[in-house]
Amino acid sequence: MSRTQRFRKESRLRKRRQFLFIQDRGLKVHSDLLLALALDNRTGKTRLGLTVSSKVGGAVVRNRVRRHLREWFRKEQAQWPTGLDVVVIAKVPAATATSVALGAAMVKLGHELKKRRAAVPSKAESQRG
RNA sequence: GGAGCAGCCCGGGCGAACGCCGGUCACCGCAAGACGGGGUGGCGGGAGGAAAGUCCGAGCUCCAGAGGGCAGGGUGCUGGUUAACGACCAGUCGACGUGAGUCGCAGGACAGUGCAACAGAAAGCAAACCGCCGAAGUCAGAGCGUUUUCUCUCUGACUGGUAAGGGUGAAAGGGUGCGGUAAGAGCGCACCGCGACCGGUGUGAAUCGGUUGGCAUGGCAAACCCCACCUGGAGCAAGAGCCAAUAGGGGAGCGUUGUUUCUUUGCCGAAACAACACGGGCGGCCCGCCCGAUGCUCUCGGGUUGCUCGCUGAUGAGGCCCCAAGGCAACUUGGGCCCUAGAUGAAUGUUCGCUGCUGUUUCUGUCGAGGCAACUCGGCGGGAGCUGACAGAACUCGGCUUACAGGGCUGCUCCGGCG
RNA sequence: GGCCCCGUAGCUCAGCUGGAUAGAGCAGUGGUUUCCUAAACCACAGGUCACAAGUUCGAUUCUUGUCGGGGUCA
Repeated sequence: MSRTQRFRKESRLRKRRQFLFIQDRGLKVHSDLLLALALDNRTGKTRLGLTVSSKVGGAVVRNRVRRHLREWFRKEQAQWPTGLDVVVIAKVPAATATSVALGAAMVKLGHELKKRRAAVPSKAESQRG
């Protein structure tokens, strides 16, 4: 049970190259608060990377947004399709959003990703092309 | 009771579950390039007073450093504290406040250069626009005396005297009063201000008293500058290791002349010295010094963008501020106790229970007042809901500055009331 | 995280160092010209010189502090 609610280093994106690669090739999905870019990593596991730039706010605001998003992903990642590398970028209105609103935005992104799962480019194809 | 000043402190508390980061111990176990990496469990740890701004100062690291000079930068009342400082403490002076107190980039304008629009006569050296004066001089006219010259009186013009008053300006060469004078003026006097000298006190900045000058030397140094003191450059993305490696590609430069020596039949060649020039180094510049042919220098490109250490410490300019001593104090010395985050797309979160305080909304009990009543207002109490600032470590310290809901403690000042 | 630079009209910039008129080009508005438009010409409007405090008689300029924007690092 505890296995499904963890969020450790292995399920995060940790290198600048990974972020740039996904932002360059990935499928874009928008919500009013967030922007997601997804890429098939062909491992069957979902990995998440968060980007909250200084445009969103100061360090306190950015930490709060990032922690709310991480917390939602830790508990509710079963609502998302598996096998994707996803970069979630916070938009400026996310600064004043509640954790409930941020969770709803993540759910919406999950629905959208499921609907367009087949259209998500895979890492190998992208590298080839 | 009201208004205020200064200093210090807090920045909700307890518990549970699920997570995250790193530490340590035990077990499992991957890789075999490396000082590489993983899983499970136990134990204990995990943001601030400003962690912020990056404005100063240091530790630490690398680069540079024969020496000298210049430039540049910083500080700027005095004495002290400190590892150091532009910080802090104590004082002096000035400004503000009834006061407790607060604030002050607070040296030098007889070293020099400069600046001041407009207005104004004049803006730094004295000068005189309107005025004021008729003492002195010249000329003209009138009058009296007189033969005339001349003298006297009056009027006007010019030369002249003056800076009290007017006016301009941010600023016009001490201020007020009295005397004085043709009118005036430190021209004289009194008081105040200013300067110089002497003496007392103080380590000193200064201050007090006396004598004296007779006002000269206006303002701006956050204008250049002068004086005194301080000052190499860069920054943990510093820097070191794993690391093998002097990997390796293109281009440019490494000169000329003379003398001597060696070799030689001689040329050639090599070395040394000197002169002139060139390039490079001395991380601002100059002098000066050093270097320049199987290696070195400069320049343009290319590859890598990983991991470990630095890195958080039983040792430190450490913390607590619990004692003692010295000091007005900052602080110092000795003793006691404690060891307190360490990430790197970057950890400190989410949910729940109980509870303290503040503000607010609502329900309700009781008491009092008003009202015929419905009800309204106020005091005391209970329940429920909402609310609670500024802000997130990034090598580490000492300061400063800026932001901040609300609350607490101590000392002091002024005003009012009562005794 | 460290270091450095810049904020002037709607836009791009002068003027700042060395203090006293806030300017240029484009854009805007009105007019002239044309059958109409463009171009050209003339005129006009538009500024808290990022903000605050200080020095000064006087600050876009000098000093200090805030706020915003940008660049760079092996």
